[in-house]
Amino acid sequence: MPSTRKGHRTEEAFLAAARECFATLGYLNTKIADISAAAGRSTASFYNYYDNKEQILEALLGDFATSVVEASLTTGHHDPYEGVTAAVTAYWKMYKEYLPEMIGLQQMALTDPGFRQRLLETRAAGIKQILVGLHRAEDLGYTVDLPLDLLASALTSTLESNCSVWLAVGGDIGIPPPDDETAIRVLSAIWYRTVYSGPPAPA
Amino acid sequence: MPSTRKGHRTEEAFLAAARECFATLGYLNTKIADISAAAGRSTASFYNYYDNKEQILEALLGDFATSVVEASLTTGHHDPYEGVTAAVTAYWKMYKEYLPEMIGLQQMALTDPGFRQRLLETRAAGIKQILVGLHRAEDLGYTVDLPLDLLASALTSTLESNCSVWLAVGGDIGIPPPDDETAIRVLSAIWYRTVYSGPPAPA
Amino acid sequence: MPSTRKGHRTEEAFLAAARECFATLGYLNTKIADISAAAGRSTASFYNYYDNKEQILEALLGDFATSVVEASLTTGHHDPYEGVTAAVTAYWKMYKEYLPEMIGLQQMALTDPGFRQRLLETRAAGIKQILVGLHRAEDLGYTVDLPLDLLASALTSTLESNCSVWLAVGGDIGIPPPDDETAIRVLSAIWYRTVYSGPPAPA
Amino acid sequence: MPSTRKGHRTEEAFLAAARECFATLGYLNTKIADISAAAGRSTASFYNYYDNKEQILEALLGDFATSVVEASLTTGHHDPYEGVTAAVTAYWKMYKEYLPEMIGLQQMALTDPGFRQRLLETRAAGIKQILVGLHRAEDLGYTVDLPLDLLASALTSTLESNCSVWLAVGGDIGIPPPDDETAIRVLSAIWYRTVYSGPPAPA
DNA sequence: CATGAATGAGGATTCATTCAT
DNA sequence: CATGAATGAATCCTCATTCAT
Repeated sequence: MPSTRKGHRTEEAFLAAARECFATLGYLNTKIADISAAAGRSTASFYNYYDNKEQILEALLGDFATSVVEASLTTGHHDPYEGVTAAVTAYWKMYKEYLPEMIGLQQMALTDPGFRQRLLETRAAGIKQILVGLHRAEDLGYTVDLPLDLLASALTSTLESNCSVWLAVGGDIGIPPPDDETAIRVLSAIWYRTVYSGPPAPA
Repeated sequence: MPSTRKGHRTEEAFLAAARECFATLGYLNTKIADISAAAGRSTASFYNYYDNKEQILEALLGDFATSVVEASLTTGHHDPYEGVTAAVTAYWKMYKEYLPEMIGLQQMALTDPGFRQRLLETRAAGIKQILVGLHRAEDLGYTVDLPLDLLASALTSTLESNCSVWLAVGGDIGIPPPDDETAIRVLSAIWYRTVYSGPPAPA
Repeated sequence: MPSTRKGHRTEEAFLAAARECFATLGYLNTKIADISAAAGRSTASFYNYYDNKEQILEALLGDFATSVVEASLTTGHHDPYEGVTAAVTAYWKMYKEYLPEMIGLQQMALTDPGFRQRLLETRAAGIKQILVGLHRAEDLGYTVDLPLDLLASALTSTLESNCSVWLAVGGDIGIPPPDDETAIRVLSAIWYRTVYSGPPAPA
Repeated sequence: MPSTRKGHRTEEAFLAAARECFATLGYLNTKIADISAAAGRSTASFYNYYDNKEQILEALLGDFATSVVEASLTTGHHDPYEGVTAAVTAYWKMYKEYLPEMIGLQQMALTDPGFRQRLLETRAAGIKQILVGLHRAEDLGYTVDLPLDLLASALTSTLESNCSVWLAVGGDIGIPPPDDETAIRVLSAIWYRTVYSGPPAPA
């Protein structure tokens, strides 16, 4: 929409401000006035760029959510453990980078059916991708011995919730927040062991 | 607080109405007016019993959260798999029973620091309990080969998030919602396999 | 909606205040705050009774407009001149009594399609009623020699516009505002002479 | 004001756009943004030519209103009926041509005292002119038998309101909108019969 | 001249909470 | 105890108008 450099800078300022506010205050707590203040503009200016708070969240989300989640969980590794680790690493980094968007999406989903749908689609993309991996594991001879779709759903939730808890700012979470490597190691282990140590080992 | 029988009945009505609203509308979406309407009383009456929406959530939570979570994850089984399954079963049932409280707690935590604290404490209770189990596993000779506290945190999140996704009402979650038994089986498997199939099998 | 005496008094106060504001400030110029102030209540209180400004106008209009206009133009006189005078008198009095409603309706019609429709219906009621009189005149042998429906429309507008100009408060209208009797005499003459002195006098 | 050719063209564009908007949206509903968009310019450009919406209405009205109305109602016919018809015809055509200005003037008068004054002056010009005709009629021996100033006022309102209702765009007005000739015939008849068929016919 | 961008000022509405009966 | 009514305190959003380029 903005055609001049000035307008572009303002738009960027609003986007950055929104990310900052969503991350620190949470999406639901954030008021238009907060974003505008953080962007150093008037609230009226906000409305030159977005119709309302949802819209700026949409703009932040773009079509990223689904595609990015999907991409992050797609790997071409042959070795199962490496494949899992690569996927978890990608997901973790993605989540870290898009933290404000994820927070916004999750919180907005609580209130707005449209965003709930969107969150579910994002999750569905993750589930689908993980499911591919599960099928491949079975094709390789591993016996998962669990309903694959449910397991995929569970692993998606596991990733999402742990990223959320460990990466979200603020508040003592009972343990010291892990560094990236350790977090990835733990999540990878959960995924890997669950899938690849089913009862009968592969021939 | 209420001394008369009538007062007692009204209080019950408010509590039941609040649970219902939290479960169907979500905590954040629920207005005092919604609760009062569901209770068949006036909003003014609400204030004879509670100071605000947080208070009725507190009343619902009581001191349950921490203790109940703790209790649900405490088992005396000798067999590892049975122990895990028993814990998951208890947690799942607890979550199902206290769904409105859990929803309220989670949503309120997004907005209010006090409740965030509370949620963290609840989680901490879960983590602590799971940690006990992890130590016992190591004592039995199983090699978990992961930072136990982080793993406990991760397993707690896994339980919580999956219960939330699979039990929360409304919305296509991409897969058919599982029955209790299957859900418990999947979650137990994740837990069990992660902990009890670490690299070197126990002697 | 209000069940107590107090509530009833407040509602009356709002209605009276709205009429006053519409008549003095005009409907479009009137803010919710004006009405509330005139009623001696808070603006928030306004919303306990009406959803918005349109609604209180609706409440004032009730279903009066159409029916009242219709009634006012319905007479049972045999003598043509007396019939016309009676109708004009009734219309004039009606207009005088419901001045704020008429002002509101006319002004709102400029802005809102729904109210435009409503105004047109009100006019249509007037037209229909006058048309009855015109047909009766022709039945009696008077030769109107004009398209009756158009004439009815024209007479309706004539009544409406003159009532509006002569009764609406404020502003020098170029001539001293007429007293009721004279106004009625002039309007009756226009109507009567137009209809009953068509070219060929009745046999 | 504009000195360059470009500026001149822009001004014309704004005037044309304003007329169009006033006629279709009504004056009150029209935003500066609407006019600018219709003119294919920016809203900022609007302010190079006019201070506000009132000013462009003033520019459109010029000093036309009063003089044009006056002119339209001035005729030199000897025959009474022809004189009346000529006046009505001129008024009708004038109204049709200046419809947007008339709409603007009427609507603005609802909100702004200055324009109310202006509208009254325009009307006064009409009244004055009609009054001349009424006096001439009496001089010719016709007995009007009504207060002439009031009658002049009433006839002015009649012309104005019927032009407004029949010419204004949009909306079912209950009858099919008349063609020019018929409309003029009806309005002429009202005027003529009211004035020239007073009780005692002229000697 | 033209215009993208910025904003002050204002008005509508909502809702938790208080009060009088 | 119960409740109809009342309201302060936000917050969203609009739009005319100004300014910098």
